[in-house]
Amino acid sequence: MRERIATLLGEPVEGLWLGTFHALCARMLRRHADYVGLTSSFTILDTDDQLRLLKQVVEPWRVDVKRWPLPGLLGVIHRWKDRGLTPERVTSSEDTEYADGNARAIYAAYQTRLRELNACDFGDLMLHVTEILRSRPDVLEQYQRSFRYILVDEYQDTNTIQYLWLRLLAKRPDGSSNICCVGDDDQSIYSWRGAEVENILRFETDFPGAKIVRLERNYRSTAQILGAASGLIAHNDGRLGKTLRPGRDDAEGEPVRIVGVWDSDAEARTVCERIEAWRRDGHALGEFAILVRAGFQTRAFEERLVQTGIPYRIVGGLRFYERAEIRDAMAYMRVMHHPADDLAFERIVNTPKRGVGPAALQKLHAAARPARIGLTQAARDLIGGGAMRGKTAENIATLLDRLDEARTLMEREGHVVAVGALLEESGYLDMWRNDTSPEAPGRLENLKELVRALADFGSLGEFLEHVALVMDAEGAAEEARVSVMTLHGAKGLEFDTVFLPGWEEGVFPSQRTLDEGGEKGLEEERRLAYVGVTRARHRAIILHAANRRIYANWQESTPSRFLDELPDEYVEREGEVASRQARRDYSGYFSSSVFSDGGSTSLSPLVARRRKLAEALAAEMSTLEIGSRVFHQKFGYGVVIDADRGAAEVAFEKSGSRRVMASYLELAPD
DNA sequence: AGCAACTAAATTTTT
DNA sequence: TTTAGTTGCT
Repeated sequence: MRERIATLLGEPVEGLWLGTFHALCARMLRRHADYVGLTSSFTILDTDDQLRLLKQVVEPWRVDVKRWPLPGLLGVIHRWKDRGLTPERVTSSEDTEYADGNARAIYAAYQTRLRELNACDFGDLMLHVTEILRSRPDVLEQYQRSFRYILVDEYQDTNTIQYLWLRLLAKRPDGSSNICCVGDDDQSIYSWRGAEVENILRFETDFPGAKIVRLERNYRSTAQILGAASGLIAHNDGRLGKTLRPGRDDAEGEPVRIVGVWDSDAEARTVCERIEAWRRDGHALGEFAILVRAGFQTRAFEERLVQTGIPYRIVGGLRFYERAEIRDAMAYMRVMHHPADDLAFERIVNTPKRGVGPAALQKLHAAARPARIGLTQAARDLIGGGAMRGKTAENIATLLDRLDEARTLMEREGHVVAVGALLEESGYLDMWRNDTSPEAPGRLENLKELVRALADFGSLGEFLEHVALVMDAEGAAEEARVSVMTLHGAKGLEFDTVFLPGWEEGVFPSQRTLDEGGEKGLEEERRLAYVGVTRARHRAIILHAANRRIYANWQESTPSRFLDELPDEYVEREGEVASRQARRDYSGYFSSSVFSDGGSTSLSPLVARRRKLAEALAAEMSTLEIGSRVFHQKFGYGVVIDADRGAAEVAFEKSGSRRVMASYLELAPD
């Protein structure tokens, strides 16, 4: 973005603050952290850390987590934060049933713990800074003076706290303001994150004298695509309303295609076949995107793309920084950077195994809590004072030494070398080298990649900040690859040809949104559909499958209602007959019990019981012979050395001999 | 403390 | 189908 602006201006951009709300707030909060009881080196916790922390906090309330799952509670807290509510500001009428009405108290305790850890979650970045701007007129004035112009993109996606923050900064005491917001109410797709479309509607009253400019010309898409998208979105009530006109008078373009297929595999196959065909005609792969409603849908496409040998990139799928090995390595770096990062310390202290179990951790906590010191410090004290001894103490001491060494090394050799050394010397890399599972080599590769990425940053601190805010590892950007991503991820992007699979009731619109959000939810899904279709410059191909596998079993699915809402004149339908035909041809293919009652997913209890029995019998009868080659989910291939009724001694190729349950083994071909 | 076996639950969407 | 969390054995 910075580069694009520089190009447009014809000169380098200096001094401009450019970033997401969260990134800008992080920058501000580092400057003024002390006003809210933090230091400038505070850590930004990701969802995983937040949950682990909440789990600890919630302990005294003895919350029934079966009934009130913690992620839900975290959601409640986040929604309060999105609305600018600190624990004190949550009125009793705002309090929910959640956690037996203790949510507000737990929220307060959670905030206290965060402060003790010198940490923030995402919501805090906005919340703390807004609190500072509210309570410190001097700080506010300083920013008001330095930001003479403010420009906000995707304004329809701002939530209450972001709105408050903006208004504080944009509205000067003399009443003047200089703010420019760009947005489209039809593209509001983040209400679940607290976004308020009303912010757009209120804009004129909030900033009197602001000029409204309507952009109704779309320079991206063909007339046919715009016609289809407009017809679809017209089904929503309560829009600001606009008529999109094509910005180009070139060819009308092709109609939006709707393709019906048999199942999700056929869907992936069809998409890949068409991409291949276009590719042969000389189209670059970067022109294509596959946009799905939810992350799980990417899998079928990924498999097929790999098979076909089409280069692709999955944007925001299983994200790089969310993988276990990367998170472990990051935790090592965090402790190195900031020894008092207790959550990170907890993660690494027993990874690799150092004989530090729950009991030892308990001991550390017991020492750290009353003394108000970090776990690392507590460990030093306990070991130094002889209160902790034996193998466990020795191992922890070694770990602490390695961390110290890494810090010294960083001074001399820089952060890249230091981190590499820490991962090596702590035994973390060896842990994966000794791992016999098939994923281990890939994980080592990822770790290498991570250390390589470190070099792009000036310091360890910069790197950690970057990762905390954008959980994605951006690979080489504009390569010739097909993009696979969620509809949410595609907002603001455009492609020549867009594939929109999975337009089926329950998938898109998503059942969950419908259940939770009712009519409002449906409208948001429809806006998401609108966003999807309008990502296309020339061609949009929508697909729907007649059958989809959900968890274990196949489920018949109905074409999405959105398909009927697309105006006929801009749409061409194909394959619906084919899929009906296929259904007849295959009707005996799946066990009849699944489909017999018109698409219900559950097997009848009788059938289920019979199936269980059959499985049990099969297990009993399959006597494993000594010498037969077997496969185990976890240990891989091996040969049976000894066997009795339920269990067998197996010599595994990679992990030696073990005694395992026979039912976990399957016969492998020699 | 560590591992294997069992169980229950799960798929939105993201800064 | 897969995985996270719990139990029970060594």
